[in-house]
Amino acid sequence: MTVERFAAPDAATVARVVGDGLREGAVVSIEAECEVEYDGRSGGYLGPGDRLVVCKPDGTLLVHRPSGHKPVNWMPGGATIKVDPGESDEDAPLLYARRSNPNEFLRVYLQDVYSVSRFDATDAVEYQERGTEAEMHEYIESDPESALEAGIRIVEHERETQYGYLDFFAQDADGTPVVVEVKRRQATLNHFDQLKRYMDLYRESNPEVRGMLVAPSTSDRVKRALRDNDMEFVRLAEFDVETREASETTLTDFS
Amino acid sequence: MTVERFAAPDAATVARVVGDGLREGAVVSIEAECEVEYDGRSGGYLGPGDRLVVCKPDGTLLVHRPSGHKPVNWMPGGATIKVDPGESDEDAPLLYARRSNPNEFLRVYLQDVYSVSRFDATDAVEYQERGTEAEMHEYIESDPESALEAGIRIVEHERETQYGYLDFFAQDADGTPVVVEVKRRQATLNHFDQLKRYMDLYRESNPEVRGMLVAPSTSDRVKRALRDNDMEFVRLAEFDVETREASETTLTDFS
DNA sequence: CTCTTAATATCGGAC
DNA sequence: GTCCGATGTTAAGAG
Repeated sequence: MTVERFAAPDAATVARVVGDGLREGAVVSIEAECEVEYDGRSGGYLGPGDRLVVCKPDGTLLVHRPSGHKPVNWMPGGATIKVDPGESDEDAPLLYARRSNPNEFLRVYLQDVYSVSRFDATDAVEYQERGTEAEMHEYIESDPESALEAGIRIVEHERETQYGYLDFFAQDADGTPVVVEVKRRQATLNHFDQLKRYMDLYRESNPEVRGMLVAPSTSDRVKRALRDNDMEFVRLAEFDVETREASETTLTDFS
Repeated sequence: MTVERFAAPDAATVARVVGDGLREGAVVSIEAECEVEYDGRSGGYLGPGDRLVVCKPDGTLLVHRPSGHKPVNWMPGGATIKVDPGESDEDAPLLYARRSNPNEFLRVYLQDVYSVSRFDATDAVEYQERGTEAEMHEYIESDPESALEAGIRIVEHERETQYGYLDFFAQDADGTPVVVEVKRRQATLNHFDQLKRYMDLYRESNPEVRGMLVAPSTSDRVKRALRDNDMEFVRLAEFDVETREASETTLTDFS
């Protein structure tokens, strides 16, 4: 690892540090007054102001304002980043990122560069994640009777239908088919829609088929929509974030 | 504007620069070897490695690896960021971000800080965006006959129904009601679902009601779903990104 | 390549 | 505060 930092660099230095850095696999951060232009799926213009610009060797370009989680403008990984120092030292260096599919570009005019930093970062470990929907699927599959209802049996996981993929195809104690859609967070109207799409398909041939939306919680509107369409909401309290967490965070609290 | 940078700072300096900086409205960037722990809506652990950590005064915390558009871990704006220098200079300073609703936290153990930078950024201008769905709505509303079909008339925009908001409620040349759902990008199965949700509602009382999904393009599966449900796809080629852009980017190209 | 779905989605607007 | 829908969503996984 090394970090090399250049304060108030001229255009040629900016171009060199960014160009060499990205080519050699470093992350380059720039603190600068800049102007940004974007065109592609949408389009936009951001007038002059102070921003943090991050360039990654995979082609990622991020322009961050002093507030907000999301960059105001960006280019996802896979883009080509070029830097043009301009014709004279008076010119603002230009960062230009481009990609195809979709065809779009981003231009960052670096009008006043306060600082450029080259970070030769080594980061090889894998991120370990807990609490995905896949985990919830495993939980249901391992013990469907306690997760969903007595007597239920999973017939198929991720079944492909004419209209998309459903999470579980099951059978209840009476042998009636059950379509199960699982959400790890509060289920929304769109999730109800998704389940209904599969239901409409199966009900054509068998009006008895049941539909279950499984989630830690949902809104009243969704519950009514389910009821009106003879479908069911199954609450999986074990996966409710608010409930689950309160206890854990108390133990590990910090002040 | 000012940028102040500290190379290889000790724990006390890290704590001071981050604490003072955030309190006084600056953006603080840290290049460091660190370890990250997250728990909340999901949970995760990221072992030691070199990352760029960005702290914003609104409570945003971002941990960026050397590749990828999205931060590997983060806390959205509104969180409280604290920094603990540890008990001795040997200890790793700890960045701790927390928020409620949902209740979650992020811990960044800064095991080896290569550089800390405080950026007192001034950024007041507004971002100007083009090509939003709202623009597409205006386009349709201003001339529904050329956008959708001859004789059609918009009755209501953003009508609230029992199951949500629909984009346009219209009437065709014969006076038949038309439910219109607009997407500025390629329409997906979920968008079909959304339209169908409204359709089901209106068809109960009037089986003649028509449904239109308006978008620059869509997949065959969506087209079939629409056909099977007696709904229509209206292609708005004017908003097709791939088509529109080819010409523009040629003019403004850069190499 | 496209299509389909998940995501710690985030964000903003309406109520 | 909750709910609802747009987003330049991005990213992963299957075909």
